[in-house]
Amino acid sequence: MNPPTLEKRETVKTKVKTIGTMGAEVRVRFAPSPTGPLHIGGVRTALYNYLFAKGGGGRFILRIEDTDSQRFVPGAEEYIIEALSWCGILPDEGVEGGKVVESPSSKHPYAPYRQSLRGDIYSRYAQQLVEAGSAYYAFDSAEELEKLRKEAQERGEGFLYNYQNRESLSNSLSMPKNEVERRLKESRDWVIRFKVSPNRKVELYDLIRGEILIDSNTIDDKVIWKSSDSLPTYHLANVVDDVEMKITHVIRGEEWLPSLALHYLLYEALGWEEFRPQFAHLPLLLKPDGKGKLSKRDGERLGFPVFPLEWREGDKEVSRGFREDGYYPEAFINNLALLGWNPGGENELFTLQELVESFSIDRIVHSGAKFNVDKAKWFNQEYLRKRDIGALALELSPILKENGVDIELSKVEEAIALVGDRIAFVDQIWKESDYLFKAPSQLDPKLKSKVWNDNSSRQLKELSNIISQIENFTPPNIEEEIKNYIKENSLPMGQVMNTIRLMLVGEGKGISVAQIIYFLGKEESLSRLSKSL
RNA sequence: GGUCCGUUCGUCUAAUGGUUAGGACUCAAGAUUUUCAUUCUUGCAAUAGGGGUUCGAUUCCCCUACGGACUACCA
Repeated sequence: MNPPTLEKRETVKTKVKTIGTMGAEVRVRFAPSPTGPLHIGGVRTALYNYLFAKGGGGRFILRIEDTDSQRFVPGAEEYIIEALSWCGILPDEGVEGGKVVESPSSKHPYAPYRQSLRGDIYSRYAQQLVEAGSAYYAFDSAEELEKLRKEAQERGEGFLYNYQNRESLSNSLSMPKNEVERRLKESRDWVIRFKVSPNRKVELYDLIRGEILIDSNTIDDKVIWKSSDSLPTYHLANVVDDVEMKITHVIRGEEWLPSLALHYLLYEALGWEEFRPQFAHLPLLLKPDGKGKLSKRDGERLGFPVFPLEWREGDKEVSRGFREDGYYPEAFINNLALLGWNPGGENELFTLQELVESFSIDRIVHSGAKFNVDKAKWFNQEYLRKRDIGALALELSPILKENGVDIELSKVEEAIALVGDRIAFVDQIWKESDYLFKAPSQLDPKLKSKVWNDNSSRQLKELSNIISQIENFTPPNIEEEIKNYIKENSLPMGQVMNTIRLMLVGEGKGISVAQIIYFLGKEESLSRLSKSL
């Protein structure tokens, strides 16, 4: 069971492909913990798992890792499912009708997919490990351990519960049998620790990073099962479920890399080396400015969402979501996919299907990526431009309603066509086209002082006359008539045009004057022009 | 402190021993324009440092620096 010796990424790719075509179906899982909303790093992990599975004709499984009863947050599980669904990342297994599946069926053969419902399975294996001498009962109190950690820290060392001190701590290795039995019966305060054997060089293999060699003396005897809630910790639950659920590839965040050696040892102790999946540890998503990994607080601090959907904690705390901020899921996913992976060409725009087709683990980047909100906006702009005008009109309707505009859809579509390439988000359409639906309530004083003079009133009156008499009322004609007037009277073009704009728009923005007049129609245009008089 | 992972423009990245080190976002300038935008063109901008190996290193090796993760009866 030695890890393969592979130097080049090229070779790794071949290996991954081979496994996919050797008959064994690719099965990957995304295994979040329902302790709060999924953040974009988690979404990216789910996405990469999904892309890898779909690219190899495999299955993508959602498993809920709720073995920490203390940190469970109501609503988090539903949030995770809804967020993935918004992104178009639909699990093949583990969730049905928006709910995590709790009993086995042909489609969901390894149910339940919620770990808190699988307690018996883990305790059986935990027991097995103890009986085999690979694990032991430990009774040390939190206070005792805390004290030891503190002391170690004061000496400038780290505390490890391992071969060096396990004989002198309170556990089944150091106590007489009857004392152990008494304690097991009397309290719910004990745990099972994995017994790491000393002086071993554990050879790990990561699909992204290659070979890693770990000295077993640096690993500590992790708690794998706790009697307080009769549930395992991540390490055991993970290994057991990945094997039970026939997972072939574990694609997870880099924060797990330090415990990979422990996991290898666990597979070994359970006699499961041949079922051990392949591992790929993803680089982390980092804060856009300073240092460290992206966190919930960064979104608030920097003014952009870090969650796919809005999240409410009680009634007070609200965290923004990309969906609520007006991002399209396609744009969001596209952006995320390229944060830590890229297919090598110069194209940056990919549909989910195209991502599936081009994704490969060997092109995952090795270093962490800082999230950049400008780029995220750019992606959204690209997707908005590709969007059908009819769809945009529907998306804009609620905003129009909010602003008291009641107008037929065809007119809305016409307006969107005029301003469509100026915006990145639907709500910007309103900001860029409000003057097409509503007369300005006030005139920008800055523009006014720049363009308004003693002749302006007279000019507007004369222009109103001209406009009212245009028979072939089209933008080019309107423009020509206005320009003729300016020419005949030898007036400065910019000044006159901007005076008209001032009256129509109220400020120095917007599409061409002729286009505006055409869109508004004679009556409304003339009404706006006459307001100054 | 210890263990592990990483390091190419400000940011995301391409180039896996031979390129004027490429693209995208941002920014700047110019062109277009009646305004604001858009669009187009151009520009600014990087191989962390030091040693090797080699005819030749962004690329392979070592050291240093820096960054990150982990170091819970959390995942």
